[in-house]
Amino acid sequence: PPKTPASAPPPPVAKPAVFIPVNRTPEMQEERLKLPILAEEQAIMEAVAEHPIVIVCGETGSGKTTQVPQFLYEAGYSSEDSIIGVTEPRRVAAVAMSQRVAKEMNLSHRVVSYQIRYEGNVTEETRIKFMTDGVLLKEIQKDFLLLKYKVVIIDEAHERSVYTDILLGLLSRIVALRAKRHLPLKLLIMSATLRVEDFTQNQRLFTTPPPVIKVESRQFPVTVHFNKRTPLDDYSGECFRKVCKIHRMLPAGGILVFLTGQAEVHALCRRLRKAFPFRCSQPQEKEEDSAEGMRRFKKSRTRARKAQAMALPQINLDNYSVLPAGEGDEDREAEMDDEEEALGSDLDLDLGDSEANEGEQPDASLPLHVLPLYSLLAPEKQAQVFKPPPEGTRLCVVATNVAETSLTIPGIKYVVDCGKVKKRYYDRVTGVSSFRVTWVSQASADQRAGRAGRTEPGHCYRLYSSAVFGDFEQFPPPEITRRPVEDLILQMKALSIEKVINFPFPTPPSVEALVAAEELLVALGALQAPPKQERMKKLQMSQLSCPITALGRTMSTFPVAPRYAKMLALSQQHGCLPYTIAIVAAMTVRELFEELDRPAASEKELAELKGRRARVAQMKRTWAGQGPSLKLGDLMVLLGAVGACEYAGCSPQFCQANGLRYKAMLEIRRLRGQLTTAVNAVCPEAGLFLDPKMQPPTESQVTYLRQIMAAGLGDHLARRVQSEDLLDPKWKNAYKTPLLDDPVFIHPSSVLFKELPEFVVYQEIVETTKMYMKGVSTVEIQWIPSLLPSYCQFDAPLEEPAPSYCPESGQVLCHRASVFYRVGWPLPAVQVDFPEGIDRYKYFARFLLEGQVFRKLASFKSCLLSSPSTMLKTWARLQPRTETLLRALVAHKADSRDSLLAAWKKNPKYLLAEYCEWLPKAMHSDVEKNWPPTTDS
DNA sequence: TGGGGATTT
Repeated sequence: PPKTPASAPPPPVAKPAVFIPVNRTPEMQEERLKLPILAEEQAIMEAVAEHPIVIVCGETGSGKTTQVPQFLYEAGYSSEDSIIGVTEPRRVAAVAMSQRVAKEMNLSHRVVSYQIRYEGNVTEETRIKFMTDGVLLKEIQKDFLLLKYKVVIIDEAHERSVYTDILLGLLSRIVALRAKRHLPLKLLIMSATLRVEDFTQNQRLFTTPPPVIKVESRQFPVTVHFNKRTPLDDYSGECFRKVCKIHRMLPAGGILVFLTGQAEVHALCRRLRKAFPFRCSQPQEKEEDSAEGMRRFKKSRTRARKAQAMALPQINLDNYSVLPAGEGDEDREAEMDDEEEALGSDLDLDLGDSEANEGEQPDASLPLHVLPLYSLLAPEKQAQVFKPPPEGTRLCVVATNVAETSLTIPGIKYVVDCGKVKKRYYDRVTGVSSFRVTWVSQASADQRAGRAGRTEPGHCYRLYSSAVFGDFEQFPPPEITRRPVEDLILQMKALSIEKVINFPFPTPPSVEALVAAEELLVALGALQAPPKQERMKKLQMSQLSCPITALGRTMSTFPVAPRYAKMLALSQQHGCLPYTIAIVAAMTVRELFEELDRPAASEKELAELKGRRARVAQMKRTWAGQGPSLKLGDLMVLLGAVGACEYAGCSPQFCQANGLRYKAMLEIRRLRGQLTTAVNAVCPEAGLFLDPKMQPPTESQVTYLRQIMAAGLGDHLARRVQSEDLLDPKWKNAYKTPLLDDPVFIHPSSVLFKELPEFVVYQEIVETTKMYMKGVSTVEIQWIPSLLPSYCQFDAPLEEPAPSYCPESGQVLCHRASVFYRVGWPLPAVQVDFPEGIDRYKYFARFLLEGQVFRKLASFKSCLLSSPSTMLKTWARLQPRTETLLRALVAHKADSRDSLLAAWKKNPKYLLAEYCEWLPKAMHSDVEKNWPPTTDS
């Protein structure tokens, strides 16, 4: 571009010349005009034209997800060979948004398309592509510069999913690289909150902070009411009382309750149904009920108005503004809330605070349509919440966190927020996970409140005081700081990002997490081990920069956790692949079995549940089998379940009968398909296909599978405590692991619970009342040193059995005893490669002289001036030919057949003189003629 | 002898 004088105004920004017309329907046009973001179109497009990276902030309801891609399309940011990419953190959102935008633009899904893990409708004509963030990350592996995109939009960046974070780090570099190539890429980051400092104030991520454009949202106002006091632990009971009051006293409008888990949700549903029964089986009465319901609603509204009139503000004689902050402060805020309620809200929730049990009396005149909602709930039951409630009833959805971001329920006017959330925690050192209920963040609480204002002004009742709210974290910590990162690190290494610590993470994971990831990947053989002297402690010093290995590259193409990817990489033998694929798919999809442990509402339901539980337990035993097959443990159950379910055509009936989650089984089926394709891609000769009638593995295959599982789960090995440790009763039936001081146990749901094998590997440890291993499989002690050498510390090579030469590998072998790392479990001696060092050269020299390495040399053996075994004698130095030969081998690092062949390739005369020293002069010319002795005969 | 929320390649 031509240079402009410094004083002149900046040159006109190159804008796309084309404006692509869009043929929207008049109705659509009208709908669009209501969206506040339309007022910002110019500002956004100017910012995009002038800056490579732009941040757009707007809450839900601003229309940014649907409109910004359209702005870009109309401005010509897509063309024949380049498209607009939009990432979403969830599959449903990617699909739904593509459909929505296609409809708004009156374009076919061939033009506005989506791509998610298992499916997509992208075509040659695609101009706008919605996808999950993980899909775009995988695409970067194939095309680092993302050349087919002219714009990438990262939506919901505030949610800080791990893939979003990695994408932002990568895109900051890709944008720079594309600029250098004069193929500029625009990056738009869309966030629902103004929490963007992690993006704007992060010099390493974006050297110049990108501009932030704020967009108003079209939300209805939500009045927030805090509790005066915060219940100590019974927030479920508090929810119940609040819902009762809302239902009795406030006008029509759906209620959404936030709780923390399945059991709580079901318990509250039962209690509410009992309090406000709804007889749907009697349609005639239902009519009456509904009429009666309406009457009661009206009556309750009048009652509320009266209550409001009586609760006009009163001077509080205890309220002195000189009171120090603290208790008094909280009360003052609560009173302000009271005033607000009295003035602005038609409910005085303090009425009847003392009558805690008033709601327990069934009140059939006020039917409440109570529905549970959580992620693992069957989709058809989830769908109930989207339907309008039966006439004359009020909808009340009791939900977990799914309702905060993933699912939006229509018609909600009241939100009841317990303020808690259940989260998974990982111990950074041991990897043990646990689930804990904690306070939410202020951002989450606000997001929950916002759910009341989607269709009309609403109310949010927070069951905690404003002071407690003030102590909440402002935002939830990004996911990448809360979980192990070995999968992400492997992906990054596959992108040739070696010094992971220098990667511009928006928020970096802890150094411990990075080190743990790198250590695991090294142990799995996915990364090259750092030089020995730098091992372990200095790993951190070497800046976490282990490069990826060929195995690691293969593993990175398998879309599963690295431990499981290792299993797949190992399974191309003995026909194990189809089985490993099934097991890995089942381990990857969480919660195979339906939760049947809930208390029953009736005798009939209790009997049914009992029956189903017994049936599932029986099936688990059947799938695990007896004898050798049982030793594969819970992983055999997974294999049996997948095999049996697929054999039955994966029907909902089969799943229902056997306590399997239909949705989980479908996901496993699709994942098996994807893994089969992935394995065929790196190993076409496998000729793998999905066999719906897969036969059970043979006895020997089960044994191989156990070894494959152990090789992938090597860092998850546990050993039954020895009898001498049993003095302390807390160690009864317990296992010891290398990283934990405390006992761990086989989970009671495991088929190996009563077997108590000496060595097991486990899928994970979850801490509840105890530390429990889940997904357990047995291991034979003699497998450990050969399958998991990186976790064993080996003793010196044994003299008996003596070291030997392996004609297949061309390596020196020996037997070595070992102990397992950190716990020092003694392991039996097994045959392994002779360790590097001078002794390996000595043995190799001996086998070379004996003619074991190259048969041509065998003919000279009888003429040797010293016995080959001299190489190993302590007095070998007394014979100079041993030293000469040894030095020559060491000089060229020739301690195996292959390394010797390599040396001869460079210099065919190599080792000739040194070898001749071992033979009488008369034979030297004969040797010379046959040198190097690499051909047989 | 048992307690698990929400995502994704």
